[in-house]
Amino acid sequence: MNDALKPSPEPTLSDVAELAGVSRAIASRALSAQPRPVSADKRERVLRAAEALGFRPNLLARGLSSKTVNLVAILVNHIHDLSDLDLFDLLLAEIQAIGKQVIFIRVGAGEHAEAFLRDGVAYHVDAALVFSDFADATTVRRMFRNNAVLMLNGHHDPGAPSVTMDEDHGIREAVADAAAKGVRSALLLTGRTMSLVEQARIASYRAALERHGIKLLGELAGDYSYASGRVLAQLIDVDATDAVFCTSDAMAMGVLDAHRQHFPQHQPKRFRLYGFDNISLTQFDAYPISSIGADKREYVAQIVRILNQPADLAQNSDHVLVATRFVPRLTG
Amino acid sequence: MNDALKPSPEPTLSDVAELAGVSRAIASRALSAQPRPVSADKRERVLRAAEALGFRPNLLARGLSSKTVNLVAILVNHIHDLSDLDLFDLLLAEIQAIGKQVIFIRVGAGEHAEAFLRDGVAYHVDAALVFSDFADATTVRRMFRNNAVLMLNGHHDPGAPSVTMDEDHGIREAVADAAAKGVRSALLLTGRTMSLVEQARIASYRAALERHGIKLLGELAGDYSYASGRVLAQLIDVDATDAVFCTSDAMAMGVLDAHRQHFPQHQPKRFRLYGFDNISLTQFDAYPISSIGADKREYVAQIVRILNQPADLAQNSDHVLVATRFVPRLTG
DNA sequence: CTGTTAGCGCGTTCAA
DNA sequence: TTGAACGCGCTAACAG
Repeated sequence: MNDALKPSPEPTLSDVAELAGVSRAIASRALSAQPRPVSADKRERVLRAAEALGFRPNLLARGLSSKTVNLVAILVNHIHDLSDLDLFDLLLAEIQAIGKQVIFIRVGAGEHAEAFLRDGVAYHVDAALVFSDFADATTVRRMFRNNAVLMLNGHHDPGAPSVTMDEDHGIREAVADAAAKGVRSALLLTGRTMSLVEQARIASYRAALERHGIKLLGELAGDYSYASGRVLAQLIDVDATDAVFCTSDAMAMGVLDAHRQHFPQHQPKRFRLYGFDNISLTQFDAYPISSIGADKREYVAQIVRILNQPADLAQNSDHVLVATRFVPRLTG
Repeated sequence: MNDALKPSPEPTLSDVAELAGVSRAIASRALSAQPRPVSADKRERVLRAAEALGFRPNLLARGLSSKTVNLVAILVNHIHDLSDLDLFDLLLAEIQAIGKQVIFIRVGAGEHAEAFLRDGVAYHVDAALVFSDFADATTVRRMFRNNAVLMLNGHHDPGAPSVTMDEDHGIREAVADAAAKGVRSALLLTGRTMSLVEQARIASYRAALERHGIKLLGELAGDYSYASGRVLAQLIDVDATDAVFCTSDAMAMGVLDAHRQHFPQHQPKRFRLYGFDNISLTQFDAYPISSIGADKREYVAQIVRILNQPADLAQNSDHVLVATRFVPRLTG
């Protein structure tokens, strides 16, 4: 193709300025969101020229000088948990609502995050939302710019703000409810026990059960998945167990399917079953599982609030807690 | 804070070059992924200096001159469909595997995508994967750089390549299976009928049913959701209907829950039920729904293959089809 | 193989 | 209010 025939596909600020008959600086100011000194006349000409050319500012270039790109990274282990569906759609919408865009980074289960970020744009985003628990806050902050990390994985760190679900609150409610209904013995099905979040969850269950004099028959380690709940369900002694607490709804779904015969619709159930996360699936008829969860809207609102603060995130080392509640359904 | 005390937080290529005692160009080449002429000696010094400084290239700056940012945008309406969970985790992993990162853009249901992209980085990504069906290919290509659009929403356009599920194939298999089992009459539960994909799906069902002499009792318009399946299920005349085809698994789940009594475990069912998408949930005991779906790995592989071609996407106006298959389960 | 130079597109001084 | 000039961090083109 002849170079002379190839139109510059992306009009730049210079093109706009030229068409408007002003200097680039004037064009820049006229197009700026902030109020800048430009005569009304020229501003009008610039805006029309930009419109005519279909000009769209290159925000990568803008970021180079302004040091802010309106880009946020979200670090996750993966996105195949059912609970992710409820969260990320909302989170995405809200972040976009404040004029930022989202780079999604999937770190993977065992691998090191650094490998994925190697030569990655993500190093220079405005902020990183860390859901992945692959590393402690110090490591994460070294990977990103120091002041740009928001920890959402249950890790605390004096250097970075965090928003954490106060899971203990909901767990206490659930266990109290069970105790009130006569539960005297319980089994706990757990997820990946390396996770700090999971460890805290387990500790909460232990404490709450002890507080109510409920005997903890054992702790079975799963991986949050339906399949693991299904497998571990075989180990439940239905006659001796008053309640089964699972640290994910998916595991509870597996348990429920393995013991359908013990959950008749209109009779007392053989044992009580509790999930965790309150995913929207538990509203389906087939899985009416009592659960524990936070108000996702409030959780996301807290994240966005911190994100929206113009000051460096580091200035704000809030450790925000979002309350969780017990949500009773048929199985509980 | 005293500016003099504030250490430059991000070491630049200049810092690396200075420490290594070479020019910036040398440092740039030594750090480049592609093989560039640099003496082994200096390359070593540069790498060590970069390591010592914790240097990470600013890819926004790199993109400014190299015209490629290794950034891909994914445009979706939203991500709360169950089928999204299976797809996007895999897609994300594979795109990252070829060294690109992903900007996720949620367009929303009715709103205009342009509003979300206004002043967004996404205009300047290397490629846009369009799952959202908010607009035709021409509009999308005008929004992004002309040659950088991959249509995945069922829209075809001579100017942009596409990867589309050959849904007709799986639908023919499913209907043939139903016919072989004696189905003579059927009902169709549809999703958002404005969608091109959905229109094609409906046309396939009509054709296949007619081909086998199965009477189409009616088409009921839902919105892909469990709730809509639940509601529409009330309209099913169980005595007159041999089979219910749904254009999403979630709707089929709703139908199943509404008619549990007609699906006994070990007896002939009152009517046959078919979903669509073959989401992983249909592997759960409670929703053993026969479905239609493509091999997600192949689908994603095709997308990544096109993405990975160094030439402009426009050079490639392939319209790739990925086959779907009928997946029989209990209800079908 | 090396270093210098000139941009990439934009914001922001600083004089005028 | 304006515009020339500089810098953001990096790569590419061009001499050496």
